Amino acid sequence: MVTRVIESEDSKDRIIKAAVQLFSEKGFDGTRVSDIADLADVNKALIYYYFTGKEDILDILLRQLLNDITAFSMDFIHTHLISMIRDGTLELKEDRLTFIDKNAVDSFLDSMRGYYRKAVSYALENRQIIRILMLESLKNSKHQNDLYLFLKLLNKNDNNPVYKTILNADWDFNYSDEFILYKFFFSMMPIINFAVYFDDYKNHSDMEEEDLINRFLQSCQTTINALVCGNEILMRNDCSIIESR
Amino acid sequence: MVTRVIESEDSKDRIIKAAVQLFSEKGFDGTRVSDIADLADVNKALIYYYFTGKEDILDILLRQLLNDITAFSMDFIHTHLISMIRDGTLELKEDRLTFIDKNAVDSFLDSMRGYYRKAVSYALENRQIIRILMLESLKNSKHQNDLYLFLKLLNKNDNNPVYKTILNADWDFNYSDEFILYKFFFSMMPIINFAVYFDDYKNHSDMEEEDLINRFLQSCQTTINALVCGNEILMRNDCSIIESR
Amino acid sequence: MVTRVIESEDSKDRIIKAAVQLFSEKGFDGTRVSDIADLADVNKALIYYYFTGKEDILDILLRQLLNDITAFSMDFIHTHLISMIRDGTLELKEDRLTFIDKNAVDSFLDSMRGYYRKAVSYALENRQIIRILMLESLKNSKHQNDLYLFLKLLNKNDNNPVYKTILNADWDFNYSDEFILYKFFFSMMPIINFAVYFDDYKNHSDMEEEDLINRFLQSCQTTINALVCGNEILMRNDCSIIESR
Amino acid sequence: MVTRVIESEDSKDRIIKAAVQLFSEKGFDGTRVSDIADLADVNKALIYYYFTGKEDILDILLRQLLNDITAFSMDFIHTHLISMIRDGTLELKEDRLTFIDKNAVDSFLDSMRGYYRKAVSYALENRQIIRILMLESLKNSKHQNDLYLFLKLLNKNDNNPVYKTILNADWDFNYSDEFILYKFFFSMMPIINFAVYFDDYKNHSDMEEEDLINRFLQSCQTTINALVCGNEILMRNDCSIIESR
DNA sequence: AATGAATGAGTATTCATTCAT
DNA sequence: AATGAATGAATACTCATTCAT
Repeated sequence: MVTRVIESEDSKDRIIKAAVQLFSEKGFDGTRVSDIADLADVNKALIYYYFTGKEDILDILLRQLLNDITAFSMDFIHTHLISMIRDGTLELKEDRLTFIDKNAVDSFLDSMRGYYRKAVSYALENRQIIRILMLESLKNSKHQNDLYLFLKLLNKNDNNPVYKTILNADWDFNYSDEFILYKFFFSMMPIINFAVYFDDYKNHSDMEEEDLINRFLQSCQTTINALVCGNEILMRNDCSIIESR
Repeated sequence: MVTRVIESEDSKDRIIKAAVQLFSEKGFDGTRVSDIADLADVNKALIYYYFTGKEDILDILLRQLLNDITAFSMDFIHTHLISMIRDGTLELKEDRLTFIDKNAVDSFLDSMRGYYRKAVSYALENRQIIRILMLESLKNSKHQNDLYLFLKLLNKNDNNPVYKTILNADWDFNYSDEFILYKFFFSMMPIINFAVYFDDYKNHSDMEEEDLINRFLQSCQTTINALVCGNEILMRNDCSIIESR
Repeated sequence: MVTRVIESEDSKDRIIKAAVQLFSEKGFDGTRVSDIADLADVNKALIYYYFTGKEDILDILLRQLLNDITAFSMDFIHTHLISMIRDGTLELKEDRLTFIDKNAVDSFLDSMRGYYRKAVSYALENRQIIRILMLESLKNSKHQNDLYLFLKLLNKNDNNPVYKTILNADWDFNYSDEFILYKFFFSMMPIINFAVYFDDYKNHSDMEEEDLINRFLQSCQTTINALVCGNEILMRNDCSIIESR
Repeated sequence: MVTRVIESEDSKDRIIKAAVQLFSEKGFDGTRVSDIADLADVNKALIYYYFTGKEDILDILLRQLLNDITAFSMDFIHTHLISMIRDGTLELKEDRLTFIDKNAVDSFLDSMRGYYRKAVSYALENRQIIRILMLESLKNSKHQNDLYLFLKLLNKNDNNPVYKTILNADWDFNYSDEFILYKFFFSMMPIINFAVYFDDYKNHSDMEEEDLINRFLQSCQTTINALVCGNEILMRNDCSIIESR
């Protein structure tokens, strides 16, 4: 049923898989085309038959990743936010999400947990490509800004599919700078860091894979909870409010 | 004799500065020795007079950074934790820090704020080398594990100066796995991410440098506060407890 | 069966035409087989179905050109020289052509004019292949000596069809070294140069195509006239004689 | 006295000499950089130390040749034409050079002979580079138009040093299209052809080097003489005039 | 301390040619 | 007759490193 087609993979796929593995292990600059050919078990020249060059492979890999992530985000928006807004159980205010009651908050937090679990799971499955993305985003390369796709998904810009989706749901909510920054450095980047350092971290701690993931998800939850206040979720992390708890 | 210090840096310093800049911009593999020579305005062969090779420069840079960070951590332990323990205002329990009263908590949180400010400031000043550290830690290189220095500083190991310091203060506290993981992904890595992506993030947002730093520090605070419960700080992020608030 | 000739050239012809164009534009070494395939709009492998390799195409092209030129020369010999000899209006002496009278000279010069016109016209039509011939003749290649076909046509050698033709007409005339050299560098090569540089020269001057050709033919005439002396044509360019005019 | 410095040539010179030889033998495209390195007996990488690439060597070679030729032409203009104009023995008319008497013509023709001898001698000495120039001028390369330097030297253009020299001598003579064409295809190109095909032609004929050169010069003379008419040299080859002789 | 020259081992890419279908 | 895939041998060019001075 789920018969895996390991043997019958064609050369092009083997090249891509080899490139992903090597770029993620040695970096783009540290990977030689002949390494890719060797690992993919193809003739070096064949790589140039399918791709215009080493960089072309990188571009294709990252483009695919960014497309996947965009689709993933879109799906979350649709499945969770938009539907609750339509239900009337969630209302968007200037600087917070206000839920109709405690039940709605719990339901939302539950769905967030599910979303985080899926996101972490996706990130782990694609940790090699994400590692490549991170490596490239740290250099002055053409892919330097690819990591900021996540920020761009929050932009009010017609080229942004997420924004257009939200527009159609009549959402005129404004992300505050603080919220975006918090989201970026304490929600999105931790997941990315978790994915790219997963294997290393596992080796350094003595935790089981399962445990490690669960504890990480628990920590994620902590950072969300930090913003919950009654049946509202603050879209800005204001110390005074939180400290007053 | 001691003259000729101010007028202009000597060649060796210029080489190091050039290497830091280029490694952080293009990565170690992406940087050519001749690039360094050009930027430092020295003859390429002179680099081999001062260093045994390209990798030697990298090693020296990272060793220095790691030493600085270790010293920085030691200082924090001494200045804050150890002294409060000696005062008797702080007691270490199995899974939490218990303070003598609310005042002591506030005082500790205050000193934490100061520490974070200093840490962020240090990270920003050294963001180029930290970027290099991060780049190398993402590859299968000899420096792959340098990032885990932070974890090693929590190890019960005689080679660990922090641990020895704590031992001398008779501290038999046990960091829980959860606490370490939370610290790593939601406290240390955000600071590192903030430093390495600082310039890019500033460009992508429209925030002023000052604002950006303050907002980031505020967010850091939020993640600490998430662990405060009465006059205790939980060394494990337990949802049940926190949600019960 | 014989149908499908007009509708569109078949692949083989397209390959040859593409090769002629590309070899003449970029040289043999500068042309890639895939360039030919692309221009001919055929699959690269098909070229190896029709030809044994890249060089095979070149050989075929040049062989065809050399055959054409040989035939062209033969035709001239027959139509002009041999017939006049048989008429008795032309006699071949040791170092000159002696005509029976001024009329015969004029008639010969006229036919020469026609011959030049035809030669120039042929050269222009085939300027791409001639350019290839010239390019190859300038290199140490197997075709290096193909250009000297023209000289070989003057050799006393049984493999030389022109010589055999002349033999049959009982012509024991001896071309002088001077005459051959003059012919080669001031009659044949100018035509070849004119053909291969035609397009470029046209661009550099502002002359119309028609004008350019006529002026060139006029110049050819001048070099022939330089050898006419009374009703004789000297087969050696002797300054003393000519200056005495 | 004329001690040759074969041994002590430095690497850069050896590279250039090797490149000249190989480009002229195999063409630019047909020459491998490693061939040059082998012939020059230097390490391949050293070629890239002195030159930016294979093409750079070609550019430098051709630039040098074109500069030499320009200087050569300038010298001729100065030494022969300008001086005769100044002493009143030569007058430039619309379409002809008019000399003061037969003596002046002979003197000019003499100096022309000397000039031709020098030109042929220069061309032979530099026949390798000229061959390269010719090869490149036959391709659609950046040097395609370098051969037309000769035409450009006749242009009325301030960038043209020859023209400026002539201007200073108050010469407002107009070259006719016919004259330029005749000069190009029957004076300049024959010399170039003679140079590039010299070795091959010598092999194909059985002439001695000395003889070959003298006969060629004699032929050159013939083409000049074809334009002499009394004590005038026609700057256009008009059949009617010449035939009437 | 400094440098111009030199080099061995790579490194991405190309290209004529072949193969299986 | 035609083609997509595949390959070995090159080929221009690079780069860390060394050497002689």
